[in-house]
Amino acid sequence: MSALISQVRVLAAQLGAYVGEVVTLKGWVHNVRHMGNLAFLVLRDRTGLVQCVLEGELAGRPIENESVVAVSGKVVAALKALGGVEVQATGLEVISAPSMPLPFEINKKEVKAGLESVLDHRVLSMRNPQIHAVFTIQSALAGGFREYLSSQNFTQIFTPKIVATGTEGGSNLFPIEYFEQRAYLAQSPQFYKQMMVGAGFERVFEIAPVYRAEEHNTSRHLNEYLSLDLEMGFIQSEEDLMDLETGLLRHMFAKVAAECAPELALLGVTVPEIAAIPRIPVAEAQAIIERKYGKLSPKGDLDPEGERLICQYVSEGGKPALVFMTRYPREIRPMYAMPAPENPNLTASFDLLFNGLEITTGGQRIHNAQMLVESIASRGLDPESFSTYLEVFRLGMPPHGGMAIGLERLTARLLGLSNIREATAFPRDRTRLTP
RNA sequence: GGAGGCGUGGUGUAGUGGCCUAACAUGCGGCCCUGUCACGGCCGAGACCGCGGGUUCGAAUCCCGUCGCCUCCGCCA
Repeated sequence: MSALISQVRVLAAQLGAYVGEVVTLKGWVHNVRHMGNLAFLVLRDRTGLVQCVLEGELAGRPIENESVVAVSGKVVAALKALGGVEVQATGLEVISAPSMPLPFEINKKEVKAGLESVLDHRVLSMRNPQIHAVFTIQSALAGGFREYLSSQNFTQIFTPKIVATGTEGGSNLFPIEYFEQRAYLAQSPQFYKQMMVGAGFERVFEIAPVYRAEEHNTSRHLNEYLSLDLEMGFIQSEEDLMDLETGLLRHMFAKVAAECAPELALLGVTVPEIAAIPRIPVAEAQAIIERKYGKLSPKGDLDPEGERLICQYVSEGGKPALVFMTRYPREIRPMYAMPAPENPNLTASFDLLFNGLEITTGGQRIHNAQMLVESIASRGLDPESFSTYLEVFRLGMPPHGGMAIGLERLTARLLGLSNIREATAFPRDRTRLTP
């Protein structure tokens, strides 16, 4: 084939270091502006956009948008071009041209297509720099999670997604055929991360998908989502977990701010700096919501409007809001939730709300085997069916607790996306199984 | 699972009983253009208005059904 393809590739963002040199760029054709015997081709690679100047015969060549091309030429400083440099093309090769019409334009600042089209043609829509930025930032968030927890001596674990039973009841499980047995997709790594704590790792985390068979159809639910899970042994109380999450989110946000400045600028987002996150017992939050906004809440909990209102309450002048809700009643928390020391009807658990949406549930867990058996039984469940889980508590288990952060929800709230699907590369919802 | 809303060229919208032989923007095709960067100019193709039925002299527009999508609620991360 051509000489162009074999040449060493230089990326768009590196061009500043090559002024005066001849380089080869490879990427997608973002846009071409024809001016007769002169044309400007904007090439896009994973690092960004760069303008290539085509003259004479090259300018006359038909080139479709989104073709994969190699362009070689001399790098010149050009104050008028984006990035301050452009490439004076001397060679152009189309490596792969699209063989179908593009369903919508992605070379505009904003993609003007409905969510359904955007998701139907995900490979195309994610090429748009603004949409692309969402996933670059999401990657940094996950990276920050791993980085911070590793710095705190957490071990990354990997637990099965095909399981025999659910963690908190069976109604929202996806059943699957496992040879001659009935199995389910894991709705949470809850039992396994506790078992890994008990296996002597003390501090563990996992980044993995979880599956919920809920037939909900909302802008904040997925049937498969990424759970940022952690579990920590030898805690004093759930306060240790909220302290940990505060430091964790501070690090994750700082990493995004430091590493994703161009992406944030593209989305017009400023990452909030996290100082202290207020901790409000649910009952108190309900009272505040009633007093300040005249709204009643469901028993022992907040509804979505209440979550938005309490965030509004703690937000100073419309700034991004983070708030822990604590002391949830026992009857609305799972059987493994540790009762609050001062009131056995409440739990040592918490949720974290971010800009009006629940992004974390966590808490201290029951570590005493007998207490756990009683808790299971008190909910009308059969302790026998939890025997493999219960074994870890019979072999010596430290006080412990943990939490789970919904990655897509965190991403969506941070970036102000209105639908969680926008923060999901290939979402699985009530009806969508493809792409 | 429940409630509400929407469905018009490839895409995004306007049109809410006759002026619709369906408009605008963008994209697409052709021609012109050597400094554009939302490039510009001229020309052209492209939708029987989701689907089925009904009301009416007349339906994109009103009614019923159906399918799809969106939003909200329950529930959750």
